[in-house]
Amino acid sequence: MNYQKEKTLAQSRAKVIKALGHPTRIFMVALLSEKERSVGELTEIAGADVSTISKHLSILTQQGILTFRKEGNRVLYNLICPCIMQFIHCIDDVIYKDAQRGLSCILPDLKIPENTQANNPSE
Amino acid sequence: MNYQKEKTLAQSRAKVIKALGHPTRIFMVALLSEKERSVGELTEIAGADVSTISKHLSILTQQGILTFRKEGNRVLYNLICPCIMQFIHCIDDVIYKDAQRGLSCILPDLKIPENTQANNPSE
DNA sequence: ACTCTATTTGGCTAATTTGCCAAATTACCA
DNA sequence: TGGTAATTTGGCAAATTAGCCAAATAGAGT
Repeated sequence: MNYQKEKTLAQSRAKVIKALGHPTRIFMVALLSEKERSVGELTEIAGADVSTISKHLSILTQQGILTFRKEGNRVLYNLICPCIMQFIHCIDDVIYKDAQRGLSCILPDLKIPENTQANNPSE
Repeated sequence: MNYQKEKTLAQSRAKVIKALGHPTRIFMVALLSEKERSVGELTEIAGADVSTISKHLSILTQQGILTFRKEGNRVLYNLICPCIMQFIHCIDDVIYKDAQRGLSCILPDLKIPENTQANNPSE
């Protein structure tokens, strides 16, 4: 593994991931995975100021996650890369596995691999 | 689609994604996808203060992305969910598609779907 | 108990990110 | 040309995050 190259890659990757790492933004990505929507629709569903939504959309677009097209008055946004949903499922998997570990504290019989409970190495 | 439920999900998802959305953190995840490593090793490769690395690792662990085990003096970190690499490939796909669009400005003949060039709806 | 190495924690400042308001822009229509 | 709806931009205050130093903690060996 070429550390230097991997480090550079990490810079680019982090930018894209960071764009997705906001509740409202990942929510809108999920909404757009269903179908194209206008800023207005997204604003109403997400429930925030239009200007805020617009800025979120611009961040996602800058990172190559969304596209838009104009139709009359309105701007319609679209998901570019369908693999994003696969991405989301991977995240859900992490959340699910984490919940399992959480549960196992209450129901220890489920038996989970050791040292996977918490985050504090001291103890 | 149940917006309310999806909105709640978005909260959880964003936490995990945010944890991954930092150059050093996603770099370490890539490193750990190869093999288990100690804080010291990661610190040397990543090139930052140990305390900084330790905090990054704790963030990733809190979000259920990493585990650790202790061996003597050292703490060895591990990737929990192998699907994270799949996740990274998805991001790389976004980056790749974006680069293609960038190129196409220079080499317009490549022919790309319309309205996918930039991020500024005005114009 | 003392020392050495590895790692985590506290604390503090600097940098970045959010979200809202007000103002500007764009497209359409009368 | 004026008006209206949709969207973006500027700008600012509040909140969050990052990264470094110093100090604390943990494990092994002497």
